[in-house]
Amino acid sequence: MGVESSKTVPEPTLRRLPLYHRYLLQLDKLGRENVSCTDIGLELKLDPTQIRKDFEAAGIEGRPRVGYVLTHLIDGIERFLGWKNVQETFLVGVGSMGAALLGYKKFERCGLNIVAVFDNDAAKVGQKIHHKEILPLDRLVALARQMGILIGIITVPAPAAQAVADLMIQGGIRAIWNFAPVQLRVPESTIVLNEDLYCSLAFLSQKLAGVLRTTPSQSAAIPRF
Amino acid sequence: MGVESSKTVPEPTLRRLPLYHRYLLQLDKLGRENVSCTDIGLELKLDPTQIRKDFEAAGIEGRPRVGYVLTHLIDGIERFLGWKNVQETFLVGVGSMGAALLGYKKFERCGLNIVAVFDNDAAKVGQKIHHKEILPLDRLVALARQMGILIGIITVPAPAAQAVADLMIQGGIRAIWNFAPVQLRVPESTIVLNEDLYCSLAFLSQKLAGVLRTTPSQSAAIPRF
DNA sequence: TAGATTGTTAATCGATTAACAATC
DNA sequence: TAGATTGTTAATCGATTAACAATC
Repeated sequence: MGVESSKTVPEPTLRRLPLYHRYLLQLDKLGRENVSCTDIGLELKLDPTQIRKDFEAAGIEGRPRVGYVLTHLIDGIERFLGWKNVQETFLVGVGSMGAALLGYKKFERCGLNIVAVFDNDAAKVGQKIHHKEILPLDRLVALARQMGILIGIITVPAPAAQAVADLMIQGGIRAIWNFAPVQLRVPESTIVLNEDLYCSLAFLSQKLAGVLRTTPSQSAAIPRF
Repeated sequence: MGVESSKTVPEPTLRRLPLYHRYLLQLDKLGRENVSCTDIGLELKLDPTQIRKDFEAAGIEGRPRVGYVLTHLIDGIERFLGWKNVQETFLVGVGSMGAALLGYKKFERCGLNIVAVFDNDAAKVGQKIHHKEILPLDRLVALARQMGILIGIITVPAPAAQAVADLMIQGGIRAIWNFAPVQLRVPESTIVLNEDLYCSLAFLSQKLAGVLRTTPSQSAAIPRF
């Protein structure tokens, strides 16, 4: 234990840990007690060594021959990802994307608790969504400071996103999860995570083009598995 | 020109191209005619050399001293990403996430046209959303085959996702954009792109923890820019 | 011409994969 | 003990960055 090493963890590792976590929860439900990297790798189609390295990066130890204790592993991932201490979060923009995120019940297990939602549409303000009252945008800064909010979620249309980000930063928010397809301008000390669906789409369509090139129009013979 | 080289393009490149595309459209609107990698790099905080390599991978050429012709560049990216020929797509699951995606008007410019939406909730079937009639799930396979659909979007709750994926594959769909937090089992020839918000969240929370460690509680002094 | 910018090759960096020793 | 599995070091691979030549 002792002081956490300040070495930064590779982003791919961070993105794989929740995948393991999900699978481990499944195993846990089935009553399994131990699990090896080989097992996990088979299920998630990943290299066992890579998985072992990921666990090592998260500071989780196993035992040769036995593998990892399931509860220990689940616990370790949650602790490492900071999912143990729930962060209170503001969400701005109650469109359909905002509503979708509010519906993700499991966010709370992952350390994210949306405690207030904002919109600047007068028609929406005052209404309730998922048991949360929609507040006017001009209350964001004061409330964020008062409550010490550190994470903000932006689900407004693109043209409004920068203004919202500015308010969040004024309110002391340090990490922004941005669903609007725009490049936000923020101070260096602020983290922005862009959830840019257009970028994902590019990936998908290009990959599809590649696959079709190698195994074209399969209208007759459909692959079975 | 000639036959496209079959060398696969790095995923990071594919994910950056839409970023360039978006910025270039902005410049185009302002009446700019040429642009250099230096300009783009400054705006998007990326290395100019990297941008040049990305353009090269997309088969786009510039001219020393001048830079790239804006329209040529925009056109080249769209062509390379396959955004020129629109793919007809099915979406399954008309919850709030499904509704959110249906609202992304700009998908069409990116080669994605959602031509039919499905749900197995009898209460939803027959209703309209974004001018599209919601069809019962059991019509998916036949329709997909009939229309030669290649891309499917899954926005159903996690427990229903695998069954939907199976139907899509039966219907001849080759690429699945999966918004349900589950690991889908598909044949090798099928592409799956997981839009896993829990994985993103892990990244965000860990990064936040890192930043707070180096520059802690800034409740008084808020960074300005 | 001089200088900015592309094009291209080489160097660096980081992540993945392989190899193998340690261990229960 | 033998064998599976972790732990750890080395090799490989791929992407980023740097260097520099070509060119308009």
